[in-house]
Amino acid sequence: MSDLLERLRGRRWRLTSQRRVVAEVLDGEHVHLTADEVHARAAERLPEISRATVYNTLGELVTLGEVIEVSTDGRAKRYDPNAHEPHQHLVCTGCGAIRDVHPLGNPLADLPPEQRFGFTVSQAEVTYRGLCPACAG
Amino acid sequence: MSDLLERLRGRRWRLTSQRRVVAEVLDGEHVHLTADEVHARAAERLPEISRATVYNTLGELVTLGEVIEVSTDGRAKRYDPNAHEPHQHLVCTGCGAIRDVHPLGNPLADLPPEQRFGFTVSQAEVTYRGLCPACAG
DNA sequence: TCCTACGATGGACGGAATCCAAGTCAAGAA
DNA sequence: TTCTTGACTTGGATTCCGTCCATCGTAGGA
Repeated sequence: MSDLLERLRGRRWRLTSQRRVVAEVLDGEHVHLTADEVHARAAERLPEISRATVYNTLGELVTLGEVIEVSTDGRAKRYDPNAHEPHQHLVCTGCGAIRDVHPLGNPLADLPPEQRFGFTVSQAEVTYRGLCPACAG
Repeated sequence: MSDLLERLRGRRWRLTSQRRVVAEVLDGEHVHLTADEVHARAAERLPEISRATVYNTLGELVTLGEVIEVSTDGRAKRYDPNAHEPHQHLVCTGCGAIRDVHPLGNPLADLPPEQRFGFTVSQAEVTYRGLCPACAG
């Protein structure tokens, strides 16, 4: 039993076979999958799982804080199971590959009060962009 | 004649009435419009302008570096004409409103070499998220 | 074992953006 | 000025991503 499934059980998550498979796919893959990729991998184990269920489950996992949603440009959102370690992302502008990175400092602290315009600022997301070794040629 | 149109003329941009109107809309509004909003404002002056042309023109302005594309979650992209002053964005998670902000420090410098994984990192984009005064109620 | 509220299903739907073939026109050439 | 041509525009179709909804199924408590 994975840590993720144990935590979900602790939260009284109703454990259906569909939810289990989605959680296992995320837990097993330490890459950043799109919803369709999650659906494809889930369907290998549970062929009749529907896309709506995958979307519902991913949304719940995001709400529960177990998974982070990463929006990259106009493409499909990606889901990052590494939600318990603060990190940022490095995206290849060539092929779209994503890596988790750990920059120094705390970006939230770099936004002075007079630059907050009355907003209740709760999150700072940093996206580094560049070419990966393969795309840089 | 605006600075933007002068720069475009200098780049040998073929100046059609449609492109002129789109450029003027962006140049006149210092807010972050969606493509549909740009289309609506452009259509006030040139009623028959098509959506495809607005998308084409916006894409060209982004390629030329005159406009910055801002992707916010699952919503429509917004277009930021303030491309010549480095800045970051503060987004309201309630209504999607965007403000330009100027955080301290240089986020690019916060990514140490061993965290770059061989990428040629060229850009660091910071998105602050929170509730604006109106949405915070 | 039975009940029932919660979850799953899949097809319809919606918004955002792109594609395409046909028509139009800006701007350089003569 | 007029001609010519390749670049630009058009709008409807299409794709992609995601959500909605009415109906069916089932996990898990009684």
